[in-house]
Amino acid sequence: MARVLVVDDDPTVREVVVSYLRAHGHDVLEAPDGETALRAHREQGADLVVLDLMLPGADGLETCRRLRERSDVPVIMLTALGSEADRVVGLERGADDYVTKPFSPRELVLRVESVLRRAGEAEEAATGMLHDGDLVVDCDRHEAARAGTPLALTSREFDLLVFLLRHPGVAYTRDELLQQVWGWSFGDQSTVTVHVRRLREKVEDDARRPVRLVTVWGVGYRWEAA
Amino acid sequence: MARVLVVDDDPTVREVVVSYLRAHGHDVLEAPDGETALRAHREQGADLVVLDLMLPGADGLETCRRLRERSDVPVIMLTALGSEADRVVGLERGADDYVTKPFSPRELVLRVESVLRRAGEAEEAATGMLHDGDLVVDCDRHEAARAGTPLALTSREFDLLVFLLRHPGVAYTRDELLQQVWGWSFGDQSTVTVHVRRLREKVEDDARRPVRLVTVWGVGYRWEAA
DNA sequence: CTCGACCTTACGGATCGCTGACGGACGATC
DNA sequence: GATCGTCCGTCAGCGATCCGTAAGGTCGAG
Repeated sequence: MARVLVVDDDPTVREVVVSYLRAHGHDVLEAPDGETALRAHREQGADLVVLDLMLPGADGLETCRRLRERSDVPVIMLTALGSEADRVVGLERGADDYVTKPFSPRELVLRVESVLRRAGEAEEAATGMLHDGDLVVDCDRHEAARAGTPLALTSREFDLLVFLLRHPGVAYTRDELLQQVWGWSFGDQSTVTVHVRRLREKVEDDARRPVRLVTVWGVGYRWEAA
Repeated sequence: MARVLVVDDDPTVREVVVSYLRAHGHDVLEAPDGETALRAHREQGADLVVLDLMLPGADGLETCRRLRERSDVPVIMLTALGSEADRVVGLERGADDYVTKPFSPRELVLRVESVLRRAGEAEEAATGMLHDGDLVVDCDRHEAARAGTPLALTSREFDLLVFLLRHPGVAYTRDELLQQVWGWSFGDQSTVTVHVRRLREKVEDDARRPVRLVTVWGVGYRWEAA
């Protein structure tokens, strides 16, 4: 689902958190300290960072600051103390959420997913943009681009793409798409078929062998997130 | 059916509960105290924990809390007192159900199965997924996988599998399946036979000797939960 | 052993999705 | 107002896939 970087010097804590996040379908990176974390994020990227406040070398706050210099990746802080002061400091320094130790992994997973959801929505709301892999859709400008080069999408194609990008991984029947995108409660399903074909021509590398907008036989279509 | 961990310091109580649960087809682990229970759950895993409130060392509430740190396994509390206060405390601390001592083993078994059923439904509602052993079915994606590798199911096979997974352990006649899965009120029963065979080819290790989708002679078929 | 139930296999028809083409609608431009 | 271009929805043909049926073999119960 998303790539999460877990930074904690305690291997036990890391192990528990990592296994939990993996079980929930996330791609997880680990780091024992701030330096390693920064390098991992720079080299492999991360959609979210879970960061212990107390770290050997540069501490959590410093690491958070330096992470934010390079990217706007959301950060969840782990604080050993339940003190209000720490929370305030953490949030002021740019953490998106915080969890106090000892914490339940379940709660952490919930926070992670909540922050990811917020981040996705916030990004779309703030910039009016959706993206997936090398695909960028600007809802405000009503424009889409792939790997930097603009795509000449028609209005319908644009709407269809936006809807699919907002619901990645879910299979929709042609009737559902007709209803959700076209706003029709009945109609010719082949309308959808043809528009999917035309959209593929512009979005896929090889429209004959779709990778992102795949067909689910006997059902309909599904957007495959990169 | 499911793996249940029974935690009670009284060997007599354990023996009764364990034998009853075993008789109902469950796989049972035992532990006399909280520490042992935590270790057993960590090492062998459990689908449900039956936990005495009064335990030597860390008591039931503490053990429950620590169990929930590592996993979201459902918990049934055994409380010696019928007091409403204890019940409230237990439920607040995250127990999914409670049974007051003295209790009838039959009642406990009913509670266990009810909680397991609830847990399964809750998970499906939350994630849109069904699973059984190494089999995972994602209803949203309309995709199924076994041991991580996707299964190439046709639409009908998928529907059939989903229906069976939602009603594990229940034997259905071909006519019932024809009605429930195909939506027909009459039809050729051999249709079901053939689809069952094709599904077995993809779901069973050895389609000749089915283990999960077994035939009930003179009746029809039944899904055998892992 | 016998019979009925179940399994297995194969095949033709039906369904589904893809493709290319067409005409009408709409808007822009001149 | 006329012309042109673009976009849209429809349709028919085609290939691939899937589905249901039938026929023969196998297995289990009595």
